[in-house]
Amino acid sequence: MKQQRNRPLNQNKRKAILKAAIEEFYTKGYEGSSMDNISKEANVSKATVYNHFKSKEELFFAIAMIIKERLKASFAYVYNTKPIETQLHEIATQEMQFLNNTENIRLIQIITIVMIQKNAIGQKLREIKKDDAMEMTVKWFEDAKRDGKLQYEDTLFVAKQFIGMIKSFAFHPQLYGAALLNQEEQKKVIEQSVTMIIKLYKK
Amino acid sequence: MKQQRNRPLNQNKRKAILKAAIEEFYTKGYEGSSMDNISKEANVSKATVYNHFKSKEELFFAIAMIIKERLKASFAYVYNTKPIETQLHEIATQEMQFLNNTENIRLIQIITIVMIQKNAIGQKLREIKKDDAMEMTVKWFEDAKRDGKLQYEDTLFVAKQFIGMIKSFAFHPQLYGAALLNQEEQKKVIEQSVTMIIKLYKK
Amino acid sequence: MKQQRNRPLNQNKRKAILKAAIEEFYTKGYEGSSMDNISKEANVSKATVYNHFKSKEELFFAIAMIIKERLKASFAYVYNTKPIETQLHEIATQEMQFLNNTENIRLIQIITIVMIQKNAIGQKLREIKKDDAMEMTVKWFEDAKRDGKLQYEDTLFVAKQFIGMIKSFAFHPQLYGAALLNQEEQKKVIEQSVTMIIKLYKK
Amino acid sequence: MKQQRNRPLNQNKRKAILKAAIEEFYTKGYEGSSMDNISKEANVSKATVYNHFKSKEELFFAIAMIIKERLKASFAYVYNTKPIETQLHEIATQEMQFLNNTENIRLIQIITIVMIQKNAIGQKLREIKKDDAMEMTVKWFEDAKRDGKLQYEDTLFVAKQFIGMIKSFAFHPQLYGAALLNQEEQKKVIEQSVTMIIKLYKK
DNA sequence: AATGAATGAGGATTCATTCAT
DNA sequence: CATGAATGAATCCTCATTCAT
Repeated sequence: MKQQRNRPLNQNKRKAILKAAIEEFYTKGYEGSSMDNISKEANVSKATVYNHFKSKEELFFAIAMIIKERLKASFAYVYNTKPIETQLHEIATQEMQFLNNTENIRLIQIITIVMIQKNAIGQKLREIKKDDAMEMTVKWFEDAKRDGKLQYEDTLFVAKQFIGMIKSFAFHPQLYGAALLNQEEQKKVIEQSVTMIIKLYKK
Repeated sequence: MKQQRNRPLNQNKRKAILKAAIEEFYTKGYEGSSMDNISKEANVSKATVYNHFKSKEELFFAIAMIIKERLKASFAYVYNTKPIETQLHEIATQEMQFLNNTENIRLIQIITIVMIQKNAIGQKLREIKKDDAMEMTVKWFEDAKRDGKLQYEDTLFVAKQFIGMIKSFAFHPQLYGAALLNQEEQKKVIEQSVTMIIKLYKK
Repeated sequence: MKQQRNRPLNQNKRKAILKAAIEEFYTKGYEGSSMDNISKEANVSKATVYNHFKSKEELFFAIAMIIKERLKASFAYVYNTKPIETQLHEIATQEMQFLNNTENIRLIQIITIVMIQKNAIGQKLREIKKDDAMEMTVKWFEDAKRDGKLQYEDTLFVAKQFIGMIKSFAFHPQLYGAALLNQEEQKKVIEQSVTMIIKLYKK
Repeated sequence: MKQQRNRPLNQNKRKAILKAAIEEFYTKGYEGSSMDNISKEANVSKATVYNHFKSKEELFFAIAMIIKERLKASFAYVYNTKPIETQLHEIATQEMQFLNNTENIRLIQIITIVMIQKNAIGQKLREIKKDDAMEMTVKWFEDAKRDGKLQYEDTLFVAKQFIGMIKSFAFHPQLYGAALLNQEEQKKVIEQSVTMIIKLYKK
């Protein structure tokens, strides 16, 4: 009588579990979270949680995968024929949009805590997340150099410098709990990042 | 055979406990660590740990205080009469020296994990560590501006840009497990950081 | 071999836990008892005990409630038309029956130990057990007075005197470990208690 | 330098320890009390406590002995030539004075908690306190009977009835936390107790 | 006689996971 | 597919007692 006995519950429950797990992991971290709380919060029996995710670790990795995909998408930008300033601006804006989203930050905080850890699960997570993220951006800077629009020896360094500046303002402080940037602040960071690259490396 | 039975052990034991705790927190994070393991690792009885630190939290904060002091010192630099490039170089070098130390990084990883967390202890830690760190650097940039050597509207922004660049290469990747920079890499990051400020803001 | 693995065990386990807890609390008092021993004695895992009673305190209060109900019942007697001696005799007998029961005495010993204590749990228990017990008896003496059969100013005093005499012989010594009264002794106490009231207060 | 190195501290410390122990046992019971707290409360080192009392149990028994002596004294009354009512009144008054003392009640509460317990220490305590207390009173009632002033078969029963009535009002409720009786209440209980004996058993 | 650091054993409680229904 | 009772292991912490000074 407790609960309907049909099939289609499945996906709702799964979502409820993920939602509850994100909330729990966010507030308490991986180790501090309990499957008991998660199942209670999701209004689902503990066994149901285990039916969907065969362990706490797997539940955690399911969440890690979500953010991995979003992260990757946030860096996708293909070199094109627009003016170099415009392109840099678009790259920065795209990245900024990703970072200026509470849930994204929250998910990253969750996995960061575990990634920093030096135990088995942290190791596993670090391997999975091996920065394919930056790859796209590096590729863009290579293309820009090859195209004769920007000039530098160490492409990777410059790519990191560009992304690093954005993150310095829009990600790292937020990781430690700072507020998201407002429109104006975002705009300034984007513009200054572009300016920096242009002034330092434009041919 | 366990241990001598005389009185003056006190400080040795305390050190052993701190050492073991750092190791344990480093590998497993705060929540994942156990006082049991720490005491075993320190070759000390559990109760002795509690004699020195009256709770797990207090033991953790003892470690946090150590790094807080080191951090603060790393940013201490007073504006002076040397050429502006030289001063920037010295600031960057000082910061780099702090970051290029395994134990420092390790301690920062330990507290970062907790700081990101949204629970009571994370909150407490965030309050304690309120960035007095950057203050010194901001002060320097203010002085440089007042001295007419550098030019910008938003001093805080520029200070963050400078420190942010160093951290982008020498701290944030390391937080996630990247290797420390070698001599050459350090040198490059320092120089490029200085160059960036000079090219963008020198009068 | 531990125990069947089916579902409907629930009530059996609960009973086993309560039984074991009564035994443990009886021999060692609340503070001296351990959930470990209780679970072992009940042939149940420690966590199972916690599934049924969410803390040691709650387990204790579950037992306290049992005796509270029995106590209340033991004092229930409504004034009626029988001769006053008969009614007093019946009240005394009912009370005596309650007190002449090993398990009742044992349960009362358990809660007495805690009730005497001046800590939080003792306080809580004292509040819960606020003597509604005597109320019924006081009511009876009021009715007897109103009916013109007995005569006194201070009804509460007389009620306490009556019950007090029974307890003096059949409860307080037993609290400190004395043997239960035998049939003859019980009879004597009942009769003398009735006689006392009759001789002192009958109109 | 901590503390003087002379002898005469001894007795002060012993008293301080006993005082602290009474307070601790009173609020938390025997099991709930800790030698640590006692030594802290007494402003004395733990080892000093052990120098005076070789175990927690012995410290407890030292307190039990104090009350045992007081109890015994409270029942000391020798049959004499005063009118029987006067003597009963004096016995009751003497007992009442003993019971109407906060510290006495407190000490009795402390040992009662342990006496009720069915473990080794409770057993030991019960043996020690074997009611020599009542003996004096029984003796008095025997003398009164032999003297032809009072009449009954079962002397012990009557003695218990008399003392029981006093305790019903002035001791048992207080054991469970009720307030001490005020002057008027005490007087009433004494008088009614005497009256009861006189009306029931005076020749 | 007095100290307090040190200890081993044990305290209440929570956890991830399993299993019979 | 869903349940929640049951578990053994582990967690943080406290205790009575000892011992070298």
